[in-house]
Amino acid sequence: MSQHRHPGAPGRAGAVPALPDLPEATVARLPEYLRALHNLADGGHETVSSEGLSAAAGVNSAKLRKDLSHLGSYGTRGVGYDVALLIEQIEYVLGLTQRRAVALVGVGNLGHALAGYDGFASRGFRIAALLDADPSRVGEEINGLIVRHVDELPAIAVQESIAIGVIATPAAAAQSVADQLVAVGVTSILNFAPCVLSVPEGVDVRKVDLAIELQILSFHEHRKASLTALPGGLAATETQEAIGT
Amino acid sequence: MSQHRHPGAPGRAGAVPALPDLPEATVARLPEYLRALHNLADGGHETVSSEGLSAAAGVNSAKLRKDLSHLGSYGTRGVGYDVALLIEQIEYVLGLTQRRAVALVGVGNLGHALAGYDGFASRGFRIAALLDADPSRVGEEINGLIVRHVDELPAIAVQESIAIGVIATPAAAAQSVADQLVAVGVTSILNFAPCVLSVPEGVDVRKVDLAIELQILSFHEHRKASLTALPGGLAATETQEAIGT
DNA sequence: CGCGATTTGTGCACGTCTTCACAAGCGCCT
DNA sequence: AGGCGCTTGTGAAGACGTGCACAAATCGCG
Repeated sequence: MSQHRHPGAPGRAGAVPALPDLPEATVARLPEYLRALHNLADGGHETVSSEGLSAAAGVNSAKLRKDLSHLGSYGTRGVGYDVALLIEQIEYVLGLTQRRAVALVGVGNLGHALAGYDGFASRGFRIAALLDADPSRVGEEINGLIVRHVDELPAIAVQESIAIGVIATPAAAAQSVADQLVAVGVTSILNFAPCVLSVPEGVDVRKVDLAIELQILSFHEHRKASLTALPGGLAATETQEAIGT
Repeated sequence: MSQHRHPGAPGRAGAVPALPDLPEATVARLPEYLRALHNLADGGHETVSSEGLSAAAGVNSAKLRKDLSHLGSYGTRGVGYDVALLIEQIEYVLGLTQRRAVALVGVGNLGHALAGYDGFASRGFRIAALLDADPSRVGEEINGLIVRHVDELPAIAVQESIAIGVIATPAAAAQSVADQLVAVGVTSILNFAPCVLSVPEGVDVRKVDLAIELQILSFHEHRKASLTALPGGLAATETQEAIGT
């Protein structure tokens, strides 16, 4: 026994998978593992130890093992993890076996950059629509896509079966856009506008605020400065940290 | 007694403040509170209750009170918080009383957008330099700044007293850029490149990876889909969450 | 076949974060 | 002055996340 069976082994499209419900902290790290694994695969590695992979992903190796153990038992003691198999499993759990369609609303400064960002396409997403409320922006072509008016969202959502909405509008417009996205059935939103969105239960919102990241760094700068000024002497003790969950 | 004295009341530029060392989770939320407070101030509010502010910031009110209590006691029981005073305090703690100079390295797609993003200027930061390694990009003017070659970093760092480095290069170049930033004394780095940076102790790195955010949303989409397919019936239970600590 | 080297998977203890619930404090009204 | 309603600040409990340390499992070699 002990072939790798798993509740949701990929390939079985019909069966309902019963995804293990992972800790949020683990979910937030899986994409990082995935990226590291792709790098290893490109480098020709067939297996990798938890030590090796954790170094490549910038985390503690015990944490990595515990994270992976939540997915099932895909390692071999004494050997390590099969890179290809692990990629397959993580992509399955993250729901990346189907390429999800993304609608990007707001084609200003940031929207332009996002529309042209190839990291989306290369990691399982397809920007299916660019929308803006400003008529003077409608019709513009960015990276092979034509900007359409946000009022066309209902038609586009059905046609392209939009799974995720990205809001890159000014803060004042964000709530209204979110409402429109929710109205057409979008249940996942990535919000770049610096404001709090209120959405019904069942809708996931993640927020990215670039200025907030700088302000957090500013705090640590401030603290480091106040420490070096103190008798203690040497600076000290900060280490790398990433955006957590 | 009980005038609001505080170890590091703003205005006292000379004295060493002895910043309270706040929990990381609290630090990550302070900028959000600050944004909400500015909105309230613009709206003419002079005071706000923890209930009101927490709603505006999208958090639990008890959490908000505990966060603020770490800064000192700046509320009045039965009344609430003085908006202006609290803004002053949070800005002081975050080190925003001095406008920090930011160097942005990598003026590609994303770099362009960041260079033009006015949220930085409006929230206490000054983009002091745009750098790129590609000679064909050097000389270009973006938003009033000229792109200079990354080799000029040492001179610029001194001249502009750069406090924070932002890396918006391809992943392959990021580590090298980070090394250069560290070499000229930068101790805070915001990294948009999808890779792990290794930096000496004492240097803070925060990472923002746009594709990772989408992948996390994708997981929740996948899970929601697998739940609705199960006997249980109704979708359910997801609520808004933000990028955590 | 057995043994040792290696690496996974996990029990456990610890620390951090969250949330509830309430005493303490403040202002207003009578 | 006294009492009442409101809101802060915080103790305590529970949930969550982390990291150590080790048993269990596997491979390769003699």
